[in-house]
Amino acid sequence: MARSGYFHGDLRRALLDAGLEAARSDGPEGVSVRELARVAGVAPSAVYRHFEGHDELLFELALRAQSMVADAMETELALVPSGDRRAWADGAIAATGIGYIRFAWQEPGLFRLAFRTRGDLEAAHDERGRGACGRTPYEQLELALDALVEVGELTEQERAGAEALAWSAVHGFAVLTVEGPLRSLDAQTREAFAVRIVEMVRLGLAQCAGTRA
Amino acid sequence: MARSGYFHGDLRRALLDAGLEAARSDGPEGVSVRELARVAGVAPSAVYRHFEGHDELLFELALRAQSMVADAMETELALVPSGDRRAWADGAIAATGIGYIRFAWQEPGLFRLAFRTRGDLEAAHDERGRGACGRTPYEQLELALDALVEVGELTEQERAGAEALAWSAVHGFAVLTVEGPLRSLDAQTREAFAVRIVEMVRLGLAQCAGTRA
DNA sequence: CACGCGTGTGAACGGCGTTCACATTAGCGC
DNA sequence: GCGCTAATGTGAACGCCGTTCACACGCGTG
Repeated sequence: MARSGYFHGDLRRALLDAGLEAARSDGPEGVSVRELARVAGVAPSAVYRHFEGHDELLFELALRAQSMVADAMETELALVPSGDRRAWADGAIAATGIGYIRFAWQEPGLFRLAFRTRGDLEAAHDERGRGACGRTPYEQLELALDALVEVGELTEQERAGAEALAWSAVHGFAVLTVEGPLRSLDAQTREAFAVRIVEMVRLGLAQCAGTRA
Repeated sequence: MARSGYFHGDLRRALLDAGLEAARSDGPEGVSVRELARVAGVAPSAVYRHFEGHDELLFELALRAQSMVADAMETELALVPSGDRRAWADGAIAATGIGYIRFAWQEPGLFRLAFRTRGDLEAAHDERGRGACGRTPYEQLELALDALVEVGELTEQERAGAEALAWSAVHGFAVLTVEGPLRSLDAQTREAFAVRIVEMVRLGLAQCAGTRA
């Protein structure tokens, strides 16, 4: 299956690799069918043997990027001490949030690829968005919410709202700092704000439970 | 200045109007130089007599859309009873947030145009993004923060963080419901979540002050 | 060995943003 | 009123893009 002059060998993988590399430096806008073909040393039309078109190509790349996000979250998650389950849940929410945000800072191009608006955000629920940790970014947060439900801190009915709350704050902050007006914040301030964001989420979740009691 | 066969009369305005209309139905992706020229009944090259290029055209349109957001926020803001200044501040934060989110729901195309990633989000601070109410969307929120500072609920140092907090949650929720995984939420649930978002923001702001005391 | 099917090619189509030489005309000084 | 200038619109062209299609190649199977 080696490169035999005419056949490439593993063009699909080569294209995906080139795509991630392009997105890493230039964001999703930098991913074009023709450019990837050029990098892979192949005619543009060859791309269509492996992908339906530009949209599917970007979708597939977004899945890969999302799995990287999930793994970044996993890294933070692993640092949470696993003694008390209730305390772990709080720590896990903060950790997944921080992991998400940090990934956005470290790999803005890939982050924008992963959570590119208009279609790819829903890919976050796609099976194929799982990382090496075996979970999608969303499932990483759900892990923490599961713990809260388990401990009785949250009811099943409140889960959906709690999830929306957490994602909104974290994703919003990530977006604003990566490509928004908060882009020019220095690293230290940014970190401090990020901590406050996840603390706000914790308060918000507690309040979800509070309105019930 | 009427249409005289050769000259258009007010091409710039016609192009902006066509652009807003295109964005309203198809989002910012639907705004192309050639398409707007077509609608205005003019050659594509004529557009360049009035705009530097596609980017500036979209930027200018984003400013218009943002001024509409500011006015939508103003509408909600006007409903806040102006008795106690402290209570007003709380109400104002919720109102501006809700106004922002509601605009996103009512005009998803224009919302995406206004806060399109990669460049336009910073236009939110541009003078020309002011609406009929005389303020930009950001300044609408700042109005509420001003009140909090005035009442002594927030220090000047805490303001930047407080603003980031509020925008992150509100913008994040708007994005997720307009073009994200929360898109399919029914109107009632959406409203309930929106209320919880702004309540979370209120808690977050209170906590900003709380860490100081 | 032959054949089929998966894979890559090359040329082409229409659309895009953009440029440039050129045509038209409004407004202004005389 | 006349002619000049600067502003505005034209048309053709360039190079990019995504996409399609008839065709060429060669690996694996029968």
